Amino acid sequence: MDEKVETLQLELQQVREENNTLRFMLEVMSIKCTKLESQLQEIKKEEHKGTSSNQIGLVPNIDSNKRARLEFPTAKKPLEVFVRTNPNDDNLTIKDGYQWRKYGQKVTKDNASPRAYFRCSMAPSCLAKKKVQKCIHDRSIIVATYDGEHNHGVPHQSFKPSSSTLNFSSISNNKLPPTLNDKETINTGICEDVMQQFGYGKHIKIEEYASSLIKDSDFTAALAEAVVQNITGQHKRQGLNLNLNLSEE
DNA sequence: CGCGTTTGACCCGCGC
DNA sequence: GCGCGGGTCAAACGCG
Repeated sequence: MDEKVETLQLELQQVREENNTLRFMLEVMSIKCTKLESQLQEIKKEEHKGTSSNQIGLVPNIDSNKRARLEFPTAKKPLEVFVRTNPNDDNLTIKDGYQWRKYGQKVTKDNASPRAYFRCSMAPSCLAKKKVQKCIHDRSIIVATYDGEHNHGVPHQSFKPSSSTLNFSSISNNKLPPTLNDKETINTGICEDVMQQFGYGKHIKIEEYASSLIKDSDFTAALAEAVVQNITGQHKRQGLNLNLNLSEE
């Protein structure tokens, strides 16, 4: 009997963890949806204006700042990562395994929160940079935009996978993703081939893992299905199986 | 003293 | 050409 209770408690714990994960993913998807809606409205506005000046490949930007050209990819899109944190915490540092040196901070027009600029501590040999700013929609989320790639591995061995990191080997063993606690990360899906970029390491951060998941259309479809199922209470166990399917990538 | 952070100044590209 | 705004520089500062 005790054993059964223990099993059920374990299962309940797993479902709770998954629920947290899905909830956060839903939150991020909601943000993306809002962004896309804004873009759609902009496009519609442009169409109404009858301006045929739009050239092929040019999409109206969500914010009409003058540096928008940087947002439009010529070759590679920047890797954008969301990190959940305490909304009252102004700390913009993200533990992603690499050492960064802050070289600037700016208050941007479209967001009251300051944007911090970091470059890899290995610079100038490493050209990796990142911009970190609190999300305009939700101050509990930090948006980190990675620019450039590291030409080296994770520099310090002291970096230990924590609740916000993920070991790929555990995923391939069909275990549940880790609980997302104080810092949770997920990608908006506009990243490049994260799997290729980071897959060489044995320990991969959940940020990077989530990045690879979100950009996968199969994953997003499965996620949507799982959310619906969770909400309607149907196929309760299939929600858990979602995690197993994710590892197929 | 060395290293990292802060912050005002400066640079540069774009739109008007 | 000018102004705006994002990105970068570098001197000053703080901390261990």
